Amino acid sequence: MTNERIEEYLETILYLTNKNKGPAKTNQIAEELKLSPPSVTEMIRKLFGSGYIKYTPYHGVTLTPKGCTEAMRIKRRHQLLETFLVDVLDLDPKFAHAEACEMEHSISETTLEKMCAYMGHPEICPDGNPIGHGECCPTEALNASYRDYIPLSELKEGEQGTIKIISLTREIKDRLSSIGLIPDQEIQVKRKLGQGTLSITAMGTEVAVGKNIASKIMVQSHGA
Amino acid sequence: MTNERIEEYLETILYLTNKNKGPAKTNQIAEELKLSPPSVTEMIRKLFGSGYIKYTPYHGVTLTPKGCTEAMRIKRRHQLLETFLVDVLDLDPKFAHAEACEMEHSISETTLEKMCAYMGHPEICPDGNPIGHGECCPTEALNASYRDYIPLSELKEGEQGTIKIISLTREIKDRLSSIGLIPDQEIQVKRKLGQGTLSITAMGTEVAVGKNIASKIMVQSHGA
DNA sequence: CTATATAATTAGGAAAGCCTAAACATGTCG
DNA sequence: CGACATGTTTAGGCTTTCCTAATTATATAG
Repeated sequence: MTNERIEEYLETILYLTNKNKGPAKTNQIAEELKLSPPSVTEMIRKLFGSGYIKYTPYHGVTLTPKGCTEAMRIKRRHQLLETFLVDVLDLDPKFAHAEACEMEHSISETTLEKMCAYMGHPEICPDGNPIGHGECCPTEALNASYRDYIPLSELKEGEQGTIKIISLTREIKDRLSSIGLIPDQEIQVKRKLGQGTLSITAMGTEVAVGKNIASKIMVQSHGA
Repeated sequence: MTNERIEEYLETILYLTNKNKGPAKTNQIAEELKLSPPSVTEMIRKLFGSGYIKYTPYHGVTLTPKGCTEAMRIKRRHQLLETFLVDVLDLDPKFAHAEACEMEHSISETTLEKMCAYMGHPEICPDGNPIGHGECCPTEALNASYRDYIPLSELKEGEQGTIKIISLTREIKDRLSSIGLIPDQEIQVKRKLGQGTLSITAMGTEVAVGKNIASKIMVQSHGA
Protein backbone atom coordinates (compact mmCIF):
# COMPACT_ATOMS: atom_id res chain seq x y z
CA MET A 1 0.00 0.00 0.00
CA THR A 2 1.37 3.38 -0.95
CA ASN A 3 1.92 5.81 1.85
CA GLU A 4 0.67 9.33 2.26
CA ARG A 5 3.71 11.10 0.86
CA ILE A 6 3.91 8.86 -2.19
CA GLU A 7 0.21 9.44 -2.84
CA GLU A 8 0.73 13.18 -2.71
CA TYR A 9 3.56 13.05 -5.23
CA LEU A 10 1.70 10.74 -7.61
CA GLU A 11 -1.36 12.95 -7.50
CA THR A 12 0.73 16.00 -8.32
CA ILE A 13 2.52 14.22 -11.15
CA LEU A 14 -0.80 13.15 -12.66
CA TYR A 15 -2.04 16.71 -12.46
CA LEU A 16 1.10 18.18 -14.02
CA THR A 17 1.53 15.65 -16.83
CA ASN A 18 -2.09 16.29 -17.78
CA LYS A 19 -1.58 20.03 -17.65
CA ASN A 20 1.72 19.92 -19.53
CA LYS A 21 0.58 17.25 -21.96
CA GLY A 22 4.11 16.07 -21.34
CA PRO A 23 6.53 15.16 -18.54
CA ALA A 24 6.34 16.90 -15.17
CA LYS A 25 9.46 18.87 -14.32
CA THR A 26 11.26 18.66 -11.00
CA ASN A 27 10.79 22.34 -10.27
CA GLN A 28 7.10 22.22 -11.09
CA ILE A 29 6.56 19.39 -8.66
CA ALA A 30 8.59 21.21 -6.04
CA GLU A 31 6.54 24.35 -6.46
CA GLU A 32 3.23 22.49 -6.45
CA LEU A 33 4.11 20.65 -3.24
CA LYS A 34 6.00 23.58 -1.73
CA LEU A 35 9.22 21.61 -1.37
CA SER A 36 12.81 22.20 -2.42
CA PRO A 37 13.92 20.70 -5.76
CA PRO A 38 16.47 18.35 -4.16
CA SER A 39 13.73 16.82 -2.02
CA VAL A 40 11.77 16.15 -5.16
CA THR A 41 14.73 14.62 -6.98
CA GLU A 42 15.17 12.30 -4.05
CA MET A 43 11.56 11.16 -4.01
CA ILE A 44 11.56 10.82 -7.79
CA ARG A 45 14.30 8.29 -7.46
CA LYS A 46 12.26 6.39 -4.93
CA LEU A 47 9.12 6.44 -7.07
CA PHE A 48 11.19 5.28 -10.03
CA GLY A 49 12.63 2.46 -7.95
CA SER A 50 9.11 1.33 -7.07
CA GLY A 51 8.01 1.40 -10.70
CA TYR A 52 5.51 4.23 -10.38
CA ILE A 53 7.17 6.59 -12.85
CA LYS A 54 9.38 6.79 -15.90
CA TYR A 55 12.22 9.15 -15.22
CA THR A 56 15.09 10.55 -17.23
CA PRO A 57 17.42 12.77 -15.19
CA TYR A 58 17.18 16.41 -16.24
CA HIS A 59 14.11 15.65 -18.36
CA GLY A 60 11.18 15.06 -16.11
CA VAL A 61 8.73 12.42 -15.09
CA THR A 62 5.74 10.57 -16.49
CA LEU A 63 3.59 7.94 -14.83
CA THR A 64 3.87 4.25 -15.64
CA PRO A 65 0.60 2.31 -15.91
CA LYS A 66 1.14 1.23 -12.30
CA GLY A 67 1.69 4.82 -11.17
CA CYS A 68 -1.21 6.09 -13.18
CA THR A 69 -3.60 3.51 -11.81
CA GLU A 70 -2.57 4.50 -8.32
CA ALA A 71 -2.84 8.21 -9.06
CA MET A 72 -6.29 7.82 -10.56
CA ARG A 73 -7.37 5.86 -7.53
CA ILE A 74 -6.33 8.75 -5.32
CA LYS A 75 -7.91 11.31 -7.60
CA ARG A 76 -11.19 9.45 -7.42
CA ARG A 77 -11.06 9.43 -3.62
CA HIS A 78 -10.39 13.11 -3.68
CA GLN A 79 -13.29 13.85 -5.97
CA LEU A 80 -15.77 11.64 -4.14
CA LEU A 81 -14.75 13.19 -0.83
CA GLU A 82 -15.03 16.67 -2.25
CA THR A 83 -18.47 15.87 -3.63
CA PHE A 84 -19.57 14.46 -0.30
CA LEU A 85 -18.30 17.47 1.63
CA VAL A 86 -20.08 19.90 -0.66
CA ASP A 87 -23.28 18.06 -1.50
CA VAL A 88 -23.99 16.32 1.78
CA LEU A 89 -22.26 18.41 4.43
CA ASP A 90 -22.73 21.70 2.59
CA LEU A 91 -19.15 22.90 2.97
CA ASP A 92 -17.76 25.77 0.94
CA PRO A 93 -16.36 24.26 -2.31
CA LYS A 94 -12.96 25.83 -1.91
CA PHE A 95 -12.66 24.65 1.66
CA ALA A 96 -13.95 21.22 0.65
CA HIS A 97 -11.16 20.91 -1.88
CA ALA A 98 -8.50 21.58 0.73
CA GLU A 99 -10.20 19.29 3.23
CA ALA A 100 -10.43 16.48 0.68
CA CYS A 101 -6.66 16.81 0.16
CA GLU A 102 -6.17 16.05 3.84
CA MET A 103 -8.73 13.31 4.19
CA GLU A 104 -8.13 11.41 0.97
CA HIS A 105 -5.12 9.64 2.46
CA SER A 106 -6.69 8.32 5.61
CA ILE A 107 -10.17 7.29 4.50
CA SER A 108 -10.69 3.63 3.73
CA GLU A 109 -12.05 2.18 0.53
CA THR A 110 -15.01 0.81 2.47
CA THR A 111 -16.02 4.16 3.88
CA LEU A 112 -15.55 5.79 0.51
CA GLU A 113 -17.89 3.29 -1.11
CA LYS A 114 -20.48 3.94 1.56
CA MET A 115 -20.25 7.66 0.90
CA CYS A 116 -20.52 7.01 -2.80
CA ALA A 117 -23.63 4.90 -2.28
CA TYR A 118 -25.11 7.46 0.11
CA MET A 119 -24.88 10.09 -2.62
CA GLY A 120 -26.34 7.74 -5.23
CA HIS A 121 -23.06 7.12 -7.08
CA PRO A 122 -22.38 10.62 -8.36
CA GLU A 123 -20.57 10.98 -11.68
CA ILE A 124 -19.49 14.57 -11.54
CA CYS A 125 -17.68 16.65 -8.97
CA PRO A 126 -18.95 20.00 -7.64
CA ASP A 127 -16.26 21.59 -9.80
CA GLY A 128 -17.88 20.11 -12.89
CA ASN A 129 -15.22 17.50 -13.59
CA PRO A 130 -16.17 13.86 -14.13
CA ILE A 131 -15.32 11.52 -11.28
CA GLY A 132 -12.87 8.85 -12.41
CA HIS A 133 -13.22 5.16 -11.83
CA GLY A 134 -9.60 4.16 -11.44
CA GLU A 135 -9.01 3.64 -15.14
CA CYS A 136 -5.47 4.08 -16.34
CA CYS A 137 -3.99 7.23 -17.85
CA PRO A 138 -6.77 9.72 -18.51
CA THR A 139 -7.63 9.89 -22.18
CA GLU A 140 -8.08 12.98 -24.28
CA ALA A 141 -11.80 12.25 -24.23
CA LEU A 142 -11.90 12.32 -20.46
CA ASN A 143 -10.04 15.57 -20.36
CA ALA A 144 -12.22 17.00 -23.10
CA SER A 145 -15.29 16.54 -20.96
CA TYR A 146 -13.84 18.79 -18.31
CA ARG A 147 -16.35 21.51 -17.53
CA ASP A 148 -18.96 19.92 -19.74
CA TYR A 149 -21.16 20.35 -16.72
CA ILE A 150 -21.47 23.65 -14.94
CA PRO A 151 -23.58 24.80 -12.01
CA LEU A 152 -26.98 26.19 -12.99
CA SER A 153 -26.00 29.39 -11.26
CA GLU A 154 -23.36 29.97 -13.94
CA LEU A 155 -25.76 29.84 -16.88
CA LYS A 156 -26.19 33.25 -18.52
CA GLU A 157 -29.49 34.95 -19.07
CA GLY A 158 -31.27 33.41 -22.05
CA GLU A 159 -29.04 30.35 -22.07
CA GLN A 160 -30.55 26.89 -22.29
CA GLY A 161 -29.45 23.62 -20.75
CA THR A 162 -30.30 20.16 -19.50
CA ILE A 163 -30.35 19.34 -15.82
CA LYS A 164 -27.92 16.68 -14.65
CA ILE A 165 -28.63 15.95 -11.03
CA ILE A 166 -26.09 13.21 -10.93
CA SER A 167 -24.19 14.11 -7.82
CA LEU A 168 -26.89 15.21 -5.43
CA THR A 169 -28.14 13.71 -2.23
CA ARG A 170 -31.64 12.57 -1.63
CA GLU A 171 -32.23 15.70 0.42
CA ILE A 172 -31.38 18.03 -2.44
CA LYS A 173 -33.18 15.88 -4.99
CA ASP A 174 -36.27 16.21 -2.81
CA ARG A 175 -35.92 19.97 -2.57
CA LEU A 176 -35.48 20.07 -6.32
CA SER A 177 -38.53 18.03 -7.20
CA SER A 178 -40.53 20.11 -4.73
CA ILE A 179 -39.87 23.13 -6.94
CA GLY A 180 -40.60 21.14 -10.08
CA LEU A 181 -37.14 20.34 -11.39
CA ILE A 182 -36.18 16.85 -12.48
CA PRO A 183 -33.07 15.32 -14.06
CA ASP A 184 -32.67 15.53 -17.84
CA GLN A 185 -35.27 18.28 -17.94
CA GLU A 186 -34.76 21.07 -20.48
CA ILE A 187 -34.62 24.51 -18.94
CA GLN A 188 -33.98 28.08 -20.01
CA VAL A 189 -32.74 30.94 -17.87
CA LYS A 190 -35.12 33.92 -17.87
CA ARG A 191 -33.48 36.44 -15.59
CA LYS A 192 -30.52 36.49 -13.27
CA LEU A 193 -31.46 38.11 -10.01
CA GLY A 194 -27.91 38.46 -8.72
CA GLN A 195 -25.74 36.26 -6.50
CA GLY A 196 -26.71 33.08 -8.35
CA THR A 197 -30.42 33.49 -7.76
CA LEU A 198 -32.34 33.17 -10.99
CA SER A 199 -35.64 32.70 -12.62
CA ILE A 200 -35.92 29.88 -15.16
CA THR A 201 -38.55 28.18 -17.31
CA ALA A 202 -38.87 24.44 -17.00
CA MET A 203 -41.56 22.50 -18.90
CA GLY A 204 -43.17 25.80 -19.81
CA THR A 205 -43.55 27.07 -16.24
CA GLU A 206 -41.47 29.73 -14.59
CA VAL A 207 -39.59 28.80 -11.41
CA ALA A 208 -37.36 30.82 -9.09
CA VAL A 209 -34.21 29.03 -7.97
CA GLY A 210 -32.25 30.19 -4.95
CA LYS A 211 -28.55 30.74 -4.71
CA ASN A 212 -27.57 27.71 -2.67
CA ILE A 213 -29.45 25.21 -4.71
CA ALA A 214 -28.62 26.76 -8.09
CA SER A 215 -24.95 26.33 -7.42
CA LYS A 216 -25.50 22.64 -6.79
CA ILE A 217 -27.57 21.75 -9.84
CA MET A 218 -25.20 20.72 -12.59
CA VAL A 219 -26.40 21.43 -16.12
CA GLN A 220 -25.12 20.78 -19.60
CA SER A 221 -25.30 24.06 -21.47
CA HIS A 222 -26.77 24.23 -24.98
CA GLY A 223 -25.97 27.91 -25.48
CA ALA A 224 -28.42 30.77 -25.88
CA MET B 1 -1.50 22.72 16.69
CA THR B 2 -0.66 19.24 17.96
CA ASN B 3 0.43 16.75 15.39
CA GLU B 4 -0.92 13.34 14.65
CA ARG B 5 1.49 11.36 16.77
CA ILE B 6 1.04 13.61 19.80
CA GLU B 7 -2.73 13.31 19.47
CA GLU B 8 -2.46 9.54 19.43
CA TYR B 9 -0.39 9.50 22.62
CA LEU B 10 -2.65 11.96 24.45
CA GLU B 11 -5.72 9.98 23.53
CA THR B 12 -4.12 6.80 24.84
CA ILE B 13 -3.03 8.47 28.05
CA LEU B 14 -6.53 9.79 28.64
CA TYR B 15 -7.93 6.32 28.12
CA LEU B 16 -5.41 4.66 30.42
CA THR B 17 -5.56 7.18 33.26
CA ASN B 18 -9.33 6.80 33.24
CA LYS B 19 -9.08 3.03 33.21
CA ASN B 20 -6.38 2.94 35.90
CA LYS B 21 -7.91 5.71 37.96
CA GLY B 22 -4.25 6.64 38.27
CA PRO B 23 -1.14 7.33 36.20
CA ALA B 24 -0.59 5.58 32.88
CA LYS B 25 2.51 3.37 32.86
CA THR B 26 5.11 3.42 30.10
CA ASN B 27 4.58 -0.23 29.25
CA GLN B 28 0.83 0.17 29.11
CA ILE B 29 1.15 3.01 26.64
CA ALA B 30 3.66 1.02 24.62
CA GLU B 31 1.36 -1.97 24.48
CA GLU B 32 -1.69 0.13 23.62
CA LEU B 33 0.11 1.86 20.76
CA LYS B 34 2.12 -1.22 19.77
CA LEU B 35 5.44 0.51 20.28
CA SER B 36 8.58 -0.31 22.21
CA PRO B 37 8.88 1.14 25.75
CA PRO B 38 11.93 3.28 24.88
CA SER B 39 9.98 4.99 22.10
CA VAL B 40 7.31 5.82 24.63
CA THR B 41 9.80 7.18 27.13
CA GLU B 42 11.15 9.43 24.43
CA MET B 43 7.75 10.79 23.49
CA ILE B 44 6.80 11.17 27.15
CA ARG B 45 9.71 13.51 27.57
CA LYS B 46 8.53 15.51 24.60
CA LEU B 47 4.94 15.72 25.88
CA PHE B 48 6.26 16.76 29.27
CA GLY B 49 8.38 19.43 27.64
CA SER B 50 5.31 20.81 25.90
CA GLY B 51 3.31 20.85 29.13
CA TYR B 52 0.76 18.19 28.16
CA ILE B 53 1.56 15.77 30.96
CA LYS B 54 2.89 15.42 34.47
CA TYR B 55 5.65 12.86 34.55
CA THR B 56 7.79 11.28 37.22
CA PRO B 57 10.39 8.86 35.86
CA TYR B 58 9.57 5.25 36.74
CA HIS B 59 6.14 6.29 38.02
CA GLY B 60 3.98 7.09 35.05
CA VAL B 61 2.07 9.86 33.47
CA THR B 62 -1.03 11.95 34.09
CA LEU B 63 -2.50 14.69 31.94
CA THR B 64 -2.17 18.36 32.82
CA PRO B 65 -5.26 20.53 32.24
CA LYS B 66 -3.73 21.53 28.90
CA GLY B 67 -3.16 17.90 27.94
CA CYS B 68 -6.58 16.85 29.11
CA THR B 69 -8.35 19.57 27.17
CA GLU B 70 -6.49 18.47 24.08
CA ALA B 71 -7.21 14.80 24.69
CA MET B 72 -10.92 15.46 25.25
CA ARG B 73 -11.04 17.46 22.04
CA ILE B 74 -9.64 14.48 20.16
CA LYS B 75 -11.93 12.07 21.93
CA ARG B 76 -14.93 14.15 20.91
CA ARG B 77 -13.78 14.11 17.28
CA HIS B 78 -13.41 10.39 17.47
CA GLN B 79 -16.86 9.89 18.91
CA LEU B 80 -18.59 12.24 16.50
CA LEU B 81 -16.85 10.60 13.57
CA GLU B 82 -17.73 7.16 14.82
CA THR B 83 -21.36 8.20 15.24
CA PHE B 84 -21.42 9.65 11.75
CA LEU B 85 -19.89 6.55 10.20
CA VAL B 86 -22.38 4.27 11.91
CA ASP B 87 -25.55 6.35 11.86
CA VAL B 88 -25.21 8.09 8.53
CA LEU B 89 -22.99 5.86 6.43
CA ASP B 90 -24.15 2.64 8.04
CA LEU B 91 -20.71 1.18 8.63
CA ASP B 92 -20.14 -1.76 10.91
CA PRO B 93 -19.57 -0.31 14.43
CA LYS B 94 -16.30 -2.13 14.95
CA PHE B 95 -14.97 -1.00 11.62
CA ALA B 96 -16.23 2.52 12.26
CA HIS B 97 -14.21 2.66 15.46
CA ALA B 98 -11.00 1.78 13.64
CA GLU B 99 -11.79 4.15 10.81
CA ALA B 100 -12.51 7.00 13.23
CA CYS B 101 -9.05 6.42 14.73
CA GLU B 102 -7.53 7.10 11.32
CA MET B 103 -9.72 10.01 10.32
CA GLU B 104 -9.86 11.88 13.61
CA HIS B 105 -6.45 13.41 12.99
CA SER B 106 -7.02 14.80 9.53
CA ILE B 107 -10.59 16.09 9.70
CA SER B 108 -11.03 19.80 10.34
CA GLU B 109 -13.10 21.38 13.08
CA THR B 110 -15.34 22.94 10.43
CA THR B 111 -16.15 19.65 8.77
CA LEU B 112 -16.71 18.03 12.12
CA GLU B 113 -19.23 20.68 13.09
CA LYS B 114 -21.05 20.20 9.80
CA MET B 115 -21.25 16.48 10.49
CA CYS B 116 -22.48 17.19 13.98
CA ALA B 117 -25.18 19.51 12.65
CA TYR B 118 -26.13 17.03 9.93
CA MET B 119 -26.82 14.42 12.60
CA GLY B 120 -28.78 16.88 14.74
CA HIS B 121 -26.08 17.29 17.41
CA PRO B 122 -26.01 13.76 18.81
CA GLU B 123 -25.21 13.29 22.46
CA ILE B 124 -24.38 9.64 22.57
CA CYS B 125 -22.09 7.42 20.58
CA PRO B 126 -23.18 4.15 18.92
CA ASP B 127 -21.32 2.37 21.72
CA GLY B 128 -23.63 4.01 24.25
CA ASN B 129 -21.08 6.42 25.68
CA PRO B 130 -21.85 10.12 25.98
CA ILE B 131 -20.07 12.37 23.52
CA GLY B 132 -17.83 14.86 25.30
CA HIS B 133 -17.75 18.56 24.69
CA GLY B 134 -14.07 19.28 25.28
CA GLU B 135 -14.45 19.77 29.02
CA CYS B 136 -11.40 19.05 31.09
CA CYS B 137 -10.64 15.79 32.87
CA PRO B 138 -13.73 13.55 32.75
CA THR B 139 -15.48 13.42 36.08
CA GLU B 140 -16.74 10.39 37.92
CA ALA B 141 -20.24 11.43 36.91
CA LEU B 142 -19.36 11.36 33.25
CA ASN B 143 -17.80 7.95 33.57
CA ALA B 144 -20.73 6.71 35.64
CA SER B 145 -23.10 7.40 32.77
CA TYR B 146 -21.24 4.96 30.55
CA ARG B 147 -23.68 2.52 29.05
CA ASP B 148 -26.70 4.32 30.49
CA TYR B 149 -28.01 4.07 26.98
CA ILE B 150 -28.16 0.79 25.12
CA PRO B 151 -29.47 -0.18 21.69
CA LEU B 152 -33.13 -1.19 21.65
CA SER B 153 -32.03 -4.51 20.19
CA GLU B 154 -30.35 -5.33 23.50
CA LEU B 155 -33.45 -4.93 25.66
CA LYS B 156 -34.66 -8.26 27.05
CA GLU B 157 -38.17 -9.61 26.61
CA GLY B 158 -40.57 -7.83 28.97
CA GLU B 159 -38.11 -5.04 29.71
CA GLN B 160 -39.23 -1.42 29.56
CA GLY B 161 -37.43 1.69 28.44
CA THR B 162 -37.52 5.20 27.07
CA ILE B 163 -36.46 5.99 23.53
CA LYS B 164 -33.54 8.35 23.13
CA ILE B 165 -33.19 9.11 19.44
CA ILE B 166 -30.46 11.59 20.09
CA SER B 167 -27.86 10.50 17.63
CA LEU B 168 -29.86 9.61 14.56
CA THR B 169 -30.01 11.19 11.14
CA ARG B 170 -33.09 12.66 9.59
CA GLU B 171 -33.35 9.58 7.43
CA ILE B 172 -33.56 7.21 10.34
CA LYS B 173 -35.78 9.53 12.35
CA ASP B 174 -38.16 9.48 9.41
CA ARG B 175 -38.11 5.70 9.21
CA LEU B 176 -38.75 5.64 12.94
CA SER B 177 -41.70 7.96 13.01
CA SER B 178 -43.15 6.07 10.04
CA ILE B 179 -43.42 3.02 12.29
CA GLY B 180 -44.79 5.12 15.13
CA LEU B 181 -41.76 5.61 17.37
CA ILE B 182 -40.77 9.01 18.72
CA PRO B 183 -38.13 10.25 21.16
CA ASP B 184 -38.86 10.02 24.91
CA GLN B 185 -41.61 7.56 24.20
CA GLU B 186 -42.13 4.78 26.72
CA ILE B 187 -41.92 1.32 25.23
CA GLN B 188 -42.00 -2.28 26.37
CA VAL B 189 -40.51 -5.27 24.62
CA LYS B 190 -43.10 -7.98 23.90
CA ARG B 191 -41.19 -10.68 22.12
CA LYS B 192 -37.71 -11.09 20.73
CA LEU B 193 -37.85 -12.64 17.29
CA GLY B 194 -34.12 -13.39 17.09
CA GLN B 195 -31.18 -11.46 15.65
CA GLY B 196 -32.32 -8.17 17.20
CA THR B 197 -35.69 -8.18 15.53
CA LEU B 198 -38.40 -7.62 18.10
CA SER B 199 -41.98 -6.78 18.72
CA ILE B 200 -42.67 -3.92 21.14
CA THR B 201 -45.60 -1.93 22.49
CA ALA B 202 -45.44 1.83 22.16
CA MET B 203 -48.31 4.07 23.25
CA GLY B 204 -50.47 0.98 23.61
CA THR B 205 -49.96 -0.29 20.07
CA GLU B 206 -47.80 -3.19 19.03
CA VAL B 207 -45.00 -2.49 16.55
CA ALA B 208 -42.43 -4.74 14.89
CA VAL B 209 -38.92 -3.33 14.74
CA GLY B 210 -36.32 -4.73 12.38
CA LYS B 211 -32.77 -5.68 13.18
CA ASN B 212 -30.96 -2.79 11.54
CA ILE B 213 -33.06 -0.07 13.02
CA ALA B 214 -33.38 -1.65 16.48
CA SER B 215 -29.64 -1.62 16.84
CA LYS B 216 -29.60 2.10 16.17
CA ILE B 217 -32.33 3.24 18.53
CA MET B 218 -30.76 4.07 21.87
CA VAL B 219 -32.95 3.51 24.90
CA GLN B 220 -32.68 4.06 28.60
CA SER B 221 -33.72 0.83 30.29
CA HIS B 222 -36.16 0.84 33.24
CA GLY B 223 -35.90 -2.90 33.88
CA ALA B 224 -38.65 -5.49 33.52
C1' DC C 1 30.14 27.83 -31.04
C1' DT C 2 30.74 29.68 -26.67
C1' DA C 3 29.00 32.33 -22.59
C1' DT C 4 25.48 32.47 -19.64
C1' DA C 5 21.04 31.78 -17.47
C1' DT C 6 18.19 28.27 -15.84
C1' DA C 7 17.15 23.83 -14.17
C1' DA C 8 18.52 19.56 -11.87
C1' DT C 9 21.50 17.00 -9.09
C1' DT C 10 25.05 15.85 -5.53
C1' DA C 11 26.83 16.45 -0.85
C1' DG C 12 26.11 16.82 3.65
C1' DG C 13 23.10 17.44 7.46
C1' DA C 14 18.79 17.92 10.57
C1' DA C 15 14.42 16.44 12.91
C1' DA C 16 10.99 13.04 14.05
C1' DG C 17 9.90 8.55 15.40
C1' DC C 18 10.98 4.27 15.70
C1' DC C 19 14.09 0.15 17.07
C1' DT C 20 17.33 -3.39 19.97
C1' DA C 21 20.50 -4.33 23.56
C1' DA C 22 22.19 -3.09 27.76
C1' DA C 23 22.00 -0.75 32.14
C1' DC C 24 19.37 0.70 35.89
C1' DA C 25 15.39 1.34 39.48
C1' DT C 26 11.81 -0.64 42.33
C1' DG C 27 8.96 -3.58 44.92
C1' DT C 28 8.46 -8.09 46.71
C1' DC C 29 9.49 -12.59 48.69
C1' DG C 30 12.20 -15.48 51.16
C1' DC D 1 17.68 -7.17 54.55
C1' DG D 2 19.09 -8.56 50.09
C1' DA D 3 18.29 -10.96 45.56
C1' DC D 4 15.53 -11.18 41.74
C1' DA D 5 11.71 -10.34 38.56
C1' DT D 6 9.65 -6.67 36.44
C1' DG D 7 9.38 -2.40 34.52
C1' DT D 8 11.90 1.84 32.84
C1' DT D 9 15.45 4.38 30.94
C1' DT D 10 20.02 5.13 28.50
C1' DA D 11 22.94 4.38 24.49
C1' DG D 12 23.43 4.01 19.98
C1' DG D 13 21.48 3.35 15.46
C1' DC D 14 18.09 3.28 11.47
C1' DT D 15 14.69 5.26 8.12
C1' DT D 16 12.06 8.79 6.05
C1' DT D 17 11.61 13.16 4.46
C1' DC D 18 12.95 17.36 4.44
C1' DC D 19 16.64 21.28 4.05
C1' DT D 20 20.80 24.59 2.19
C1' DA D 21 24.92 25.23 -0.40
C1' DA D 22 27.57 23.86 -4.04
C1' DT D 23 28.05 21.56 -8.40
C1' DT D 24 26.80 20.00 -12.86
C1' DA D 25 23.88 19.63 -17.03
C1' DT D 26 21.15 21.82 -20.61
C1' DA D 27 19.33 25.24 -23.60
C1' DT D 28 19.64 29.62 -25.61
C1' DA D 29 21.26 34.14 -27.22
C1' DG D 30 24.67 36.49 -29.29
